[in-house]
Amino acid sequence: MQDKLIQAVSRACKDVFDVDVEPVMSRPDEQFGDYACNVALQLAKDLNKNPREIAESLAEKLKSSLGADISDISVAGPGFINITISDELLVESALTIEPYQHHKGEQVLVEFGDPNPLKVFHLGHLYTTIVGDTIARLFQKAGADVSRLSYHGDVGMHVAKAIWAIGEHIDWDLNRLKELDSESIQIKDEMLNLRTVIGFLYAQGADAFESDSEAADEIRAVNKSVYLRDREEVNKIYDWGVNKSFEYFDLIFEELGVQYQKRYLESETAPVGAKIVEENTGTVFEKSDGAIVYKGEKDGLHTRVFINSEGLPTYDAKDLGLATLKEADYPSAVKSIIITATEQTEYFKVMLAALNQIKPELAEKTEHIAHGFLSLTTGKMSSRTGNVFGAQSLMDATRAEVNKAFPDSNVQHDVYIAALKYTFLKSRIGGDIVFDIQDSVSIDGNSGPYIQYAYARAKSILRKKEPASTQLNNLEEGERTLVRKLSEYEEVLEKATEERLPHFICTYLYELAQEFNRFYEKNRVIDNERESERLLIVKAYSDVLKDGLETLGIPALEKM
RNA sequence: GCACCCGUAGCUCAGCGGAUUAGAGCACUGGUCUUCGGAACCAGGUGUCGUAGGUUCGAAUCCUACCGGGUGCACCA
Repeated sequence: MQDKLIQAVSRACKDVFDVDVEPVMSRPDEQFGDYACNVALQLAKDLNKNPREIAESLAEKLKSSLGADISDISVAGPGFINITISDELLVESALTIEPYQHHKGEQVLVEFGDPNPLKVFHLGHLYTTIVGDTIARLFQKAGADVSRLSYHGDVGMHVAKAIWAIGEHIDWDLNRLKELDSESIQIKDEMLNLRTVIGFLYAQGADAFESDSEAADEIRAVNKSVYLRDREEVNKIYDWGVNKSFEYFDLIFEELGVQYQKRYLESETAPVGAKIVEENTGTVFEKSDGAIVYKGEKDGLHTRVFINSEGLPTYDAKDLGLATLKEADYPSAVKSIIITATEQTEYFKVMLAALNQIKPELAEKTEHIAHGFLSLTTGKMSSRTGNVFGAQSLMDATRAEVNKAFPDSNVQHDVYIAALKYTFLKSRIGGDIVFDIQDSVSIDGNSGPYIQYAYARAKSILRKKEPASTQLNNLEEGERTLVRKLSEYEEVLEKATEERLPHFICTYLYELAQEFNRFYEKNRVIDNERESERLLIVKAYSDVLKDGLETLGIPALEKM
């Protein structure tokens, strides 16, 4: 509908004033109509005319070109063209969800999550995972062929620290490695489960590296052995640890309903990246203090090391390798989106600037999205296990809170997913967010469970009675307000996808539920002379809620 | 020091070039209702939109400076 109006306005501008413009159509306050357009204000200066006069002429033109599709068109304020579309058209766009399909057939890569083996899956990874999966869902919804990718640092000092700590814990006796496989493990005075033990051991290794120079030397030796694979104990522990880590990550991803298509490892991107840097040293990259760097200052950025003075590729070079591998695996991808926390924003600019010199078409389609940091309001999370910043404790705490509030074990998991994801998704991506577990689970206010409840309630009405016809005519005032809101859904999807901002969907669903509650309070649905019409509206309402929730990766519950 | 992000009601946030009174939720107060799932609805009110300039017919929204907070700036990822 919106596209149709935009085209009509654009044509009117061309016909009346012979100008080419891309008009912006917005949804104004209901009192003004269904759509509002401000082209007249934009055009006023160029045409050197009074904006109201321009608006009047355009309105006159639109009145005839749009004909029966509109029921009212008027000029208001400084020169807005307010359009009220016909009830028939409004009903049509509200009753059928025609998803935004502007990315049909496009191959899109979305990389997110990226936890490192032998390290904690922390809150940032959780945030990235939820946002990334939702961006992926948006593109899928828009018709794209989406591949979800992850990327993991499987070599490096962090790995060595954890291996060393594991080795110490079992006295480097490989027969004792299986101790760590059991459900819960006694480490010092802590009982830990599989999901927290790795983070704990990493923290121990990291502490030792800082405080104990002897241990630090051993850890460096372990690091070297990881690369060379020249020490059996190290190999065994490494293999065990990496596998265990991925088992653990997979558990989390499964719990969140995230399915990856491919996993990339730094050990495989490193040689590819190193080669690219070598080939372009002297042109794109230059030597400096024994390292090979990219001088970002020429792009208004900063200098970064791509190959360090020991000849090893840094993260930067590895990322060039990653981009190359993705290109090889998905040659027809038109977009490669990477989601990380905001701390990497400047880094990505430099990496992409370098890539732009080497493979401009690849840099062109790569897009970095950064989300802010997460802080917590609750003091209830475990701080004893070296896992304060772990995602697991937040997930466990949220689940516990859900189980308290929702005794029905059939819905607990789905409500927990709703509470968790919605809290991350409801705020605009970019800024920092505060996670309040009570609020996230609460049924009052803008929460995932609230939207789920709204859906369940609508379904219960439809369980009593199905709409008898498919006709929805002569809208009453209250009905029209709700139908009008329903008709906005497709535009919201489009906006969320194009701006990569899923929170628009949350805000919309919440407003829609509020609008419905207001309607429902005043208007009887069943046993009313407009029963059939109103049931149709309830049906459309429940369809939009379900579609919206699923786009966010949240299950819609028939009952709860 | 330089760069990027953020600063909106007591709290959490939306609004990101428009419409006389800047919006939600939470919290607080009162009311409706013998509820089609009341986990509802209605009413009550607080904001120098960080500060100061500028651009514009019009600014919370764009630009500049400053203040405050966060993050990043060479061999970590």
